[in-house]
Formats: sequence, C-alpha cells, structure tokens
Amino acid sequence: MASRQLEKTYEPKQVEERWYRFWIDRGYFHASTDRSQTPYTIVIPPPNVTGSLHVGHALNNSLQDILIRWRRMQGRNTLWMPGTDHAGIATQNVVERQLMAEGTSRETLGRDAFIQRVWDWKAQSGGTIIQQLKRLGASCDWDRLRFTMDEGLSLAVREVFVRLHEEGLIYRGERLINWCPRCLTALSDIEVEHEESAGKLYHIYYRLADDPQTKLIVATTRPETLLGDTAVAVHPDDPRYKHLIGKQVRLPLTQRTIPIVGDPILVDREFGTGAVKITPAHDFNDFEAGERHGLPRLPILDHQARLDPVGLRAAAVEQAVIEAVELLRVNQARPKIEALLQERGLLATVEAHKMALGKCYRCKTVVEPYLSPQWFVMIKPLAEPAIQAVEDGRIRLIPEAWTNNYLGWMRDIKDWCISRQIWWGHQIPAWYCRSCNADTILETAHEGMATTEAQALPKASRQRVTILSNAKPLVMRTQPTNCPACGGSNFLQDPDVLDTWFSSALWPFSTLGWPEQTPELKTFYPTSTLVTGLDILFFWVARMIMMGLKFTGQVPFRDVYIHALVRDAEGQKMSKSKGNVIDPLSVMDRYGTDALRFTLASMASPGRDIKLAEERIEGYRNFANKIWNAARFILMHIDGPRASGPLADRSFADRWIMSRLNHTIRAVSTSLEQYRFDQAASQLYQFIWHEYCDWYLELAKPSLQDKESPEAGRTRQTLLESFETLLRLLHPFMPFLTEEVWQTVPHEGDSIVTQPYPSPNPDWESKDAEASFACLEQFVTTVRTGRALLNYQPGKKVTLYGAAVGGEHFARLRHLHAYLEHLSRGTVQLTAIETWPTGKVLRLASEGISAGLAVEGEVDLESVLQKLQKQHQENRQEAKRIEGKLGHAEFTSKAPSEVIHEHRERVRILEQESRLLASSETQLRAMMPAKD
RNA sequence: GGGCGGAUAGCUCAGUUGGGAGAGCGCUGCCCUUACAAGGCAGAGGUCACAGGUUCGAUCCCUGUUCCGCCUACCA
Repeated sequence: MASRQLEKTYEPKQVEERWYRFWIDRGYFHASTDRSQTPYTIVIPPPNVTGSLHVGHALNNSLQDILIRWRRMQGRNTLWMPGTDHAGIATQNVVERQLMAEGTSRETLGRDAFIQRVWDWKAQSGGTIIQQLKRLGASCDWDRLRFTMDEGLSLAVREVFVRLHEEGLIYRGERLINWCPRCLTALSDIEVEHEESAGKLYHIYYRLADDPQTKLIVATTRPETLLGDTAVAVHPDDPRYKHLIGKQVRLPLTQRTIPIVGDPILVDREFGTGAVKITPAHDFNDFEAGERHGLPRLPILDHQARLDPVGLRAAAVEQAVIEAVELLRVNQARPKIEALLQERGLLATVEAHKMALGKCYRCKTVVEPYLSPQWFVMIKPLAEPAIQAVEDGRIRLIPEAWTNNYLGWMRDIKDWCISRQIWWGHQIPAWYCRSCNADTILETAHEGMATTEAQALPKASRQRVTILSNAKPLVMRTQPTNCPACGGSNFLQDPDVLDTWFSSALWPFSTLGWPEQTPELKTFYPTSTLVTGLDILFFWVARMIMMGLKFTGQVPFRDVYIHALVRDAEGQKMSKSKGNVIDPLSVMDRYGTDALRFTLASMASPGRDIKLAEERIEGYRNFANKIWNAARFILMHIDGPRASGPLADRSFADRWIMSRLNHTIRAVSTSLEQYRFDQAASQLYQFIWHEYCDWYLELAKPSLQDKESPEAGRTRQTLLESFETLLRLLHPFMPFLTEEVWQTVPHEGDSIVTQPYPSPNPDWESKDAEASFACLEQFVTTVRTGRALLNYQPGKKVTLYGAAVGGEHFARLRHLHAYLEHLSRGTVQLTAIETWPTGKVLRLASEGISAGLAVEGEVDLESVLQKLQKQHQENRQEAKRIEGKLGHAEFTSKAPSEVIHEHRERVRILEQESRLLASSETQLRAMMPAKD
C-alpha cells in the first residue's frame, strides 16, 4: 500500500484546530489522582479575566507547555492547572466603562446589582484568553479550570484572612497609604511605579513668630501642602539653626504658628537649605517624623487630591486663600499658591529639580499619600520563613541571579495594605455590630464631611459609610448572627474588598482544594515548577511563598523559572499606545503556532530581554516547512521492505545519523533540565536542518533510489526510526506539526502526545562514523568550493582527486568512496598527491583533506588564483602565529602537553596545505596566457 | 543614592574546568539538481566597548572607565 502523500507546503491552520480537538477529546491533558507515576505540576500564572493574549503570555505559556509536554512524554503524571484572575480594579473598570456607555453607573445600580453585572460580563467575555491559550496549544487540564472568585477559592481566602487575623497578623488601622485619586482606592507599595520627572524646588520664607525679621528658608517640591504643615524640622547639630529649636514660626498663608523641631532622621543638612517642613498627613517621611514629635495631622486634600475646604478651615488657612484654591486639584493649586507666596514676598527662589513621582501602575495617575483606615498584613513574621526557604535551597530561583534581588526585597519588606475601596473582589470578612459601633460608623451622605476617614470613600457614592479606625470588627468565616457583646443582630459588613494578589497568593493550594485535604492537594502539592516573568516576582511569587509556607507548611513550588520580558525589535517595551505591539494571534494566523512557540523558546536566553522581530518568526516558519518536506521525502521512499537489525550492520550514513541523534537527545534533555529553552531549540534546529536534512537525507538517497540496492531495507528502517524519534524529540516545542507528520509515518500508539520522550541510547553512539563523517564533509565541501570557483554547473560531472594527511583519514576516504562520488558529483580518484596530474588540476585543501578538480572549459583563472593566494596568505599567517607560540620556551615548558601536541599537529597540516596551495598556484599560472 | 545585568559579524544573540571566534536573520555570487525557491551550494563580513592587571597564553578571571538597560530607594 502506498503511503499518504503530503501537500507541498505545511499549512498550519488546517491542522492545528483539528489536532487540538483530538487531544481534548481523548483526555490526554487530564491529570488523575489515581495514577502511580511521579507527579509533575505547574500552576499557570492566572491571566486577568479581562485579558487577551499578548506576546508575554505567549512566551510564558509556551515555556510552560514545553515543560509539561516533555514531562508528560517522560511518563510523569502531569498536571498543568489553568485559571484566571478576577483582577479587581481592571475588571471593575471594564464593566464601569460599559455602564457609562449605557448612561448609568455602578452607584445607580448598587453594589449587588453591579457585582451581578460583572459576573454576567465574565460569563460572556471572560473566556477569551482561555480560548487563546488553547490556540497556543497549551495542554492544560481544562477540566480543572479555576477562577480566583470561585466559591472554593473564596472560601480559602476567608479562611486565610480569619486565621491571620486570629494570630494578629492582619490588623486594621489608620495609616498613610498610597491612594490613587482616579481609581479612588488604596494601593500597596508595589503597585506604585516611580518615574523620574522634572519638577521645581521652591524656597519659602517662614518667619519666626516672636521675631518676624528672622526668616527660615524651607525647601519643598510641593508648596501647596504647606497649608497642612505642623512643624519645621532642622538638624539638631546644625549650627545655623540649632538655637531656633523650640521656637515657633508663622506658617505662611495661615493663621497658625508651628514649632521648629530638631530631627536628625528627616533632615539632611546638605540638601536644600537644611530646613524642611513637616506635613504628616501628606508625606510618608513626615508622617513618621510627626509620630516622633507628637505632631497633629492636618489633612488638606480630599480623596480626589483636591484642596479640601473643610480641611483647610480646620488648618486655619486664611479665608482668602481657601477661596482661591478650594476644590482645585494639586497641580492646579500649586501655581496659585506660588503666586500668593510671591505676592507676599515669601517666595525666595524657585529652581529646577528632578524628582521621582509615584504613579498608579494601572492608570498612571500620580498617587497621593493619604490618611485613611485600611487593613494590613503584618508581613515580617511571614517573610522570615520565605527567606529561609530560598536561602536553604528548598526553592530555587532560575536564573540564580534573581535570588539576591528576592532576598533583598524580602528582608526590607513593609506591611502589606490589602484593602481596596472597590466592589469587585473578595469582600473583607469583617462585620461591625451597628449598636456597639454606633459612634464609629458614619452613614451620612453629607458632601462636606469633615473627617479624613469620610474622604476615603468615593465621593460619588450615595450611600456613604465611613467606619472609623476605632470601630470593632468581628472577623468571621461567615456573617455572625448575634453580637457577642450586646447580642444584637444588626451587622454591617466592611465594604472594602481585598487586593487581588491576596487571592493569587493562595493559588498553588487553593486551586487544589485547600483548606480541604483533598486527594488533589495530596497528590500535586507542592507543585514542581513555576514559570513567570520578573515583573511579578514581588507581587505574586514572594507572596505565594509566604502564604504557602504559612498555611501548608510546605513550599508552594520547588523551581521558579523567571523568564525575560518581550520587547519589540528596537528594544522598546511593547504598548498599545506606542503601536509597536506584536499580536501573537495574528502571528499564529500568518506563520503558525509552532513557529511562534519555537521562536519564543529559541530566544529565551537567561537574563536577557527578548527583542522580538517578525523575521525571526518567519525563519522558524521555514523550519517547520523544512521538516514537512523532509516528511514528504520520507513518505515517497518508504514503500518497500524494512530490515531492522543491529546498527552495526547498517551503513556508515545510518550509523552516523543515529550517533548524532543520540547526541542531540542527550543535549536537548540536558538543556531542558536546566531550563535552557534557547539551547534546546538551537540544538534541535541545528540537528534537524543541518545534519538530518542537509547531509543524512542526501547520503541516504542512493540506496533509497536504487531499486536493486541491498542497503535499501536497512536504510528505510533507519530513515523511519530516526525521523520518528526526532519528531518525538521536537514535539514539546512544535506540537501541531509533529503530531500531523507523526500520524502519517509508521508509528505505534494513537498520538505523539502520549509517546515516550526519547532517551539517550549508548548503542547508537559511533565515534568511528562521526570521525569518518568529518573527513567526508571536508572533502565534499572543499570540492564544492572548487566547483563554485571554477563556475561549474551543479550537475556537471567532474574528475576529482582526493588525498589526506595521515593514513587514518585516507583510509576513511577510501571507505567512503561511493558517498564522495555521489555528493561531489564526479568520479573520485583517491591517490597520493604526488600521483595527481601535474597540469590542469585545481588543488585545494582544508583541515588536512585535499581535493583536486580537473580544470576544463572557460574558467576565470584570475579570480581562482586570487582566491588561492588569499587562502595561502591566511595559511602562512596562522602557521607563523602558532610557530611563534611554539618558539617560546615558556610556552613549551608550561603549557599542557596535549595543547603543545595539538599546536604541532596544526602546523603540520598547515605546512602540507601550504605546499599544495603553492603547487596549485604554479599550475594555474602555467595555464594562464602569459601577460605581455 | 544603592543593587543587578549587558556591551562579540550589518541586526538579534550563543559562547566555563583560559589554548584554533559561532549561529539565525540580512547581504553577495551561482543554481527552479525529481523533499523543500518558505529551497540548495558557495562566499564576504569581527582590535570580542575602552584602559590596566594576573597568566606561557585572556572574548572568558581581577580592577578601573565609558555607554545602555532593569530593579530598588523617603534626599524635602
């Protein structure tokens, strides 16, 4: 029966969807707790449910899929746990935009209806990225798909919250936190991005209260906040100012006087004027300085970062000033304040000043330090074991260079603000008894509410609830029925939700059923490897380690592979606004999924960002096509008997390719074990294209094409055996192509997905065949160079001569005589150089192998001669260099003997080549018409 | 300010017990040779950023300099 024939080019689109469905239908990706094989587990970094696949996802998930498919083929019980993240702020924004387009708002809908809207949205659009991951070939166990807001995961969140609270590791308090005045919520420290920007440094006069002639100059970048100053600090050892400590200054634009305090921590004597204003309600350092000196906090900004009239009045700001700046945003108020100071002659100088501005990582709005009651995780006790786990190697970061980064951050970690003033997310499981907290729960819709805490709530919210920091929460797994203090049953649940990363931190065990001790948890936890980008090392990885250790007593994963960031071809970060985004979906459409995956793998070098250019993808598309065509060739020649038998009985070509295949299997396996996806990819590429296709298939042709050949049966056997094996070796990288091709060639089993991954076989190794190949390659390449020089047509039969330095190489050439004639397309005479004709032969040499080509017809002898001369010159230079080294007594006495021997051998070969080239030149000259 | 990484062919990057500088893409020439023009064959192209040091010998190890990234930080 004739084998199936393939189309001339590989068309990925036609095969990808078909095979993916086949794999899913057969349940190949499903992990089971019943299997006895060693588990291998990866939990996916859950993409935002609002997300759609970008090239960073493509990289991240391609690498995970390579690992998972590799381990699955190795026979491990593999689980790749998929899922998505509810992405609090991002998702809420998406749905709010929809509402806005409909002319409504979440406030109009109310909390419950709004949350229902988000769920509706998720049901309709939240599966986008999951479908896209499937297109990428991701072999996740989709039966186990999880979402951070699922019931089970939410249960885990409440459990963790309650337990941490019971241990005193979660607390509520009024602190300065980072506040985004656009998202109207608190952010954790790491959600603030610092960006250098040009600002101004204002020097302002503060007059002494009892001696207005004496002025202190205070430097600030934020003059508008002076309205909330409660002190001025100088260094206690500063001779310029220390006598002023304890005195009062008049605070400009207000009716207040404030003290001068000495503070060695806050004040840097070298900077500015050496005198600094203290605004405890609007600056982190000042907050701490305020604590040290017992200063009051006067908030003067509202939740939208506008100058708040209530706060300004409370700060005794002059009425005229209030009228000038009230309800202006900070950046609008600043010039007004500057002008007012100028008018009154209180502005000394203004100079340009570079500073790092904190911005919201989601919306890039400048964040404000903002005083409000929030929930925090006391992090030091959790960080300590997480540091230990990495220090003692229970968790390995790869590349290792990130370890110090991690440790440094963990050792200096600050308490984690986990409450967010949004609706979409895990609402904090804390309830307040209304009767016991009658004084601390404020429920007015009053616009100009005076307290700072009231301002923490979105202004637009009609049902304003403010829970003061001294309210008494009941933290419980479920809503309490009766107040333990008063027996009352009227409760208010804390309106805040948790930071999305709080639930993500539980991902490796919450997805496996924790807090239940499920079979899944017992089988698959701790997980094996986490694959992630550096950008969420602190957001996610560090927190998973802390929570995993705290609640399971085990590390959540053993290896953390940190991959690079994908940039555009110019090295710019990809962003929609720059328009330099490479869309992986479009890439898959045009070049095929396998080409994209292989490209990303090949560029995943450790410690370096990936600059992705489309030409690279095209190159690997061509690679896929090359394999496709190799398959076509094989299918054309496969019909006929196959003779299996010991490798020793097979041809030189067969033994050589099996030896190289074995070498490649070993190399690829080692690379994968070390997470060197780039190396593995290039080893595969090199072997398949430049050894298997370029040489082996050519070497195999004579026996395949000759019906009489006694070799044919054995060659067909090797051809198939090697090809089927390399398909399996390649499968984790190019799953679709390999399945498609594998199904057309003879094989055992239903799918390549579940076939064993190749392992090295020492019987395949043949040093002898590899040594022979080196001789063959030298000879053939040299002949080809000569043919190109002489401008011979590729098909032209040529008379050739061959020789070698050393009997061993010469014997190998003799043994390979038929191959030499086939590949160099000519008749080859292997005899000592001395016996070659003395005229009309172009003599060339390389690495001790010599080749002669009969010169016939019209030939541009001049250019051939030039080429020879150049080569000869290089030869002499190299020989001189090496002889120079050998001439130094220090070298010959100190260098290892192998090195010296190697040098001598090289000189010997160079000498031989030199003689050959010289005689070749002489001959060429003799053939050329004499000049003049 | 602190920390980390990088600088190798036109471009993107490999390159460990220190000993003849590599790949892919691009470029040049020849070729539609019955698997593949998304291809074949051949070729050109490098003071391995700079300056010192260690060594018989340095792209590799050490020191310093310059430039470029990234992370991190409260210099008002």
